[in-house]
Amino acid sequence: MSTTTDNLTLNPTKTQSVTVADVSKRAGLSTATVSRVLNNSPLVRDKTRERVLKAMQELGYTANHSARALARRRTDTLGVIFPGIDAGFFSEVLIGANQLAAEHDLHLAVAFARNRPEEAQMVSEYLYGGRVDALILMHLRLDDRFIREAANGPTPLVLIDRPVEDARAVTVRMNNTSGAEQAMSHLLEQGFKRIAVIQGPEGTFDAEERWLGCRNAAAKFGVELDPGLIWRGTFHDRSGRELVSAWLDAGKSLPDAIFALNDPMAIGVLQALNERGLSVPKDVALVGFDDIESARYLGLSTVRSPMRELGRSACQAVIELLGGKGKVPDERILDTELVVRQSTRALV
Amino acid sequence: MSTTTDNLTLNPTKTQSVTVADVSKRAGLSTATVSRVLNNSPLVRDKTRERVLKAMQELGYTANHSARALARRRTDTLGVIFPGIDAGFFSEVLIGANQLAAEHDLHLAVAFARNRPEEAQMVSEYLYGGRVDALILMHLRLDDRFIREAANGPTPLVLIDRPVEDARAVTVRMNNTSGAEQAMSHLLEQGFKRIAVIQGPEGTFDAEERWLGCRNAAAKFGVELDPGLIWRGTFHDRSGRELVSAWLDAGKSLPDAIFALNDPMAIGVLQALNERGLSVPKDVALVGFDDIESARYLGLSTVRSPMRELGRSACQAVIELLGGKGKVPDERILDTELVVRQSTRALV
DNA sequence: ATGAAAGCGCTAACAT
DNA sequence: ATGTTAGCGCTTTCAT
Repeated sequence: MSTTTDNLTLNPTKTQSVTVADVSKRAGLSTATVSRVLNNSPLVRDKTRERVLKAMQELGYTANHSARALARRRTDTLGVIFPGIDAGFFSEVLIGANQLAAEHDLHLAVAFARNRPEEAQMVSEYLYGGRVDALILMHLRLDDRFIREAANGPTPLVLIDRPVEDARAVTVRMNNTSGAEQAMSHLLEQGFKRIAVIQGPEGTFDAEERWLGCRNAAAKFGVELDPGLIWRGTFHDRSGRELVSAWLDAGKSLPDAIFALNDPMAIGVLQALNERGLSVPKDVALVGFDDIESARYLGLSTVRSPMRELGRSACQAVIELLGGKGKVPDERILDTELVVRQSTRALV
Repeated sequence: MSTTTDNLTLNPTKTQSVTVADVSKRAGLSTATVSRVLNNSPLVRDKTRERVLKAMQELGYTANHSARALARRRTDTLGVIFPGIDAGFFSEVLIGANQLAAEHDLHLAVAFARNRPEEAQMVSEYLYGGRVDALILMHLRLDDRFIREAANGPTPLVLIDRPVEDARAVTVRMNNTSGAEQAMSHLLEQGFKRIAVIQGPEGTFDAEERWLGCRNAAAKFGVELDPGLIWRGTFHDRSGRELVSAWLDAGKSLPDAIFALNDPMAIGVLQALNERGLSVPKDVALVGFDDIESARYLGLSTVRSPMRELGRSACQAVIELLGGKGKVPDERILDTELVVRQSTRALV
């Protein structure tokens, strides 16, 4: 066994084991040359490069990230900050962002904020602390004024969610409106007349956009939405369940179809129906929005939110910004996709 | 408008706007004092502290992360590396880790590796590059030799998954065996005799542990598992579906109950049954493992994997290691929890 | 093509 | 309680 102590943390010489200086000594060259090799500079003879690489190999050298970042003034790291949201959502965005980031040798610093002040604080720290080269921000609850200010800092900012007027930031979002329109049109095309809509919480950007899409579709088909069938939900499964339960308990008859503006609420509806021995699409057709994993398992027709693409696209924007390749479009709107499953399939 | 260019990336003076030097000048003090304030040193007069804080405020100072990290030899950042796994899993672990990390002012650097070499490469970079103070690693497909070596580096390592013999690393994992035993016992207690088990892929640590739990339960109840009812699955929903479909297509009769060693396979079973107009628990009882979100929606009885706690616990271990509070237990095994839903509930 | 040396922004002895 | 100064490990002019 070695003579070092058992406690992993007790490291008397806390200084990094192998440095450029060590490598340069070993190779009989200067630190500048070593650095050049590290950075793939073309100004090193092949022979010299070999010597350096060999020395690195032998000493087990790995460059110190902080030192490089300090000297180069870049971290090769992207910040990604999420509000405290559904795992199902952020994880997909993260996967997407990471795909592209990895291809460009960028690392991801991820943070979740649980409340607004904490979120604002994190954003500031990331933007001004030189911790990251750019920040991808999902800013559900940060106000526009703050965002505008943040966007004026030294660090490029990419927003995922809603656009902020006059902010020097790129926005990546999805077309909620056309997505809802797709779903609604799908129902109308199938010949459903009495269609109920379970809205999202009032004042939420996505919810409002989706609701607009519903009205657009209705207008396009020249139908009138029954105000009694416009229900206010919360985006949680409970609300879908409770709305339908209450409706049925009141002895009212089911509509032909229900469009819940997100999947959890649609699943809530499904549960309420199941409890009463009712089924989909026999007793009522059902569409959700987002295409969360469970939607597939449950055969729920829905509109796929391009979450992974949102992450990719945000990362793509960052890369372009950092590359400084001239103008970067300041808004990218990704399309949704209608996914038809059993819950709206005409019966045989 | 300002006179600066529109391109966010063109910043001629790329050097950080406000530094400790600026603050110290503004406050009429030395950089050392400013640094002390930054680090909450008790050796500053309140009055002085005020002055420094005021100067920082006025100048809009934010400490540079890389510079601090370089000087202090710590990053206040934890690395978390996942193999390319299910979003449902890593997101929960991440949430758990983040909860604790945030409480201790630690940041998270997250990386996903898509193949083994990439993963090993990342691990090395994180461990030796001084990018993080400690690394939480889910090492599904890294071999033991590599892990042992990695654990001997300068950076504390916490493993999530399976233990590695003789590695100087803390392992956090869950009790797959007792979890499967719980599920199996539950079925046996309900009086089910012919019980089928859908195993996971051969040689996978979790799968093997869970299978052991099945046998333990059988032994405890003094029953013999029918070898014809031990099916080999892949941990994907398709395999559950196909196994049951094939079974039924072959004209064989359903067992009393089916225990799929993870939820996706159980859901696959559910789909195969639904397609044939069979239902749960009427025609067969069903239990899964993991308690993914869909399990709740589908009323699937299952064993809850403590994923979030896994993240928390790993982070807890890291914090203890970094704190250097003496011995840190080198293994933490978290308990699972049986969740009984409709799929095994006796019918009325 | 390679080397010497001056930083990058902050911290931590060591002085006072 | 505050200041001076020498690093932390790497990059980058500027020489040669």
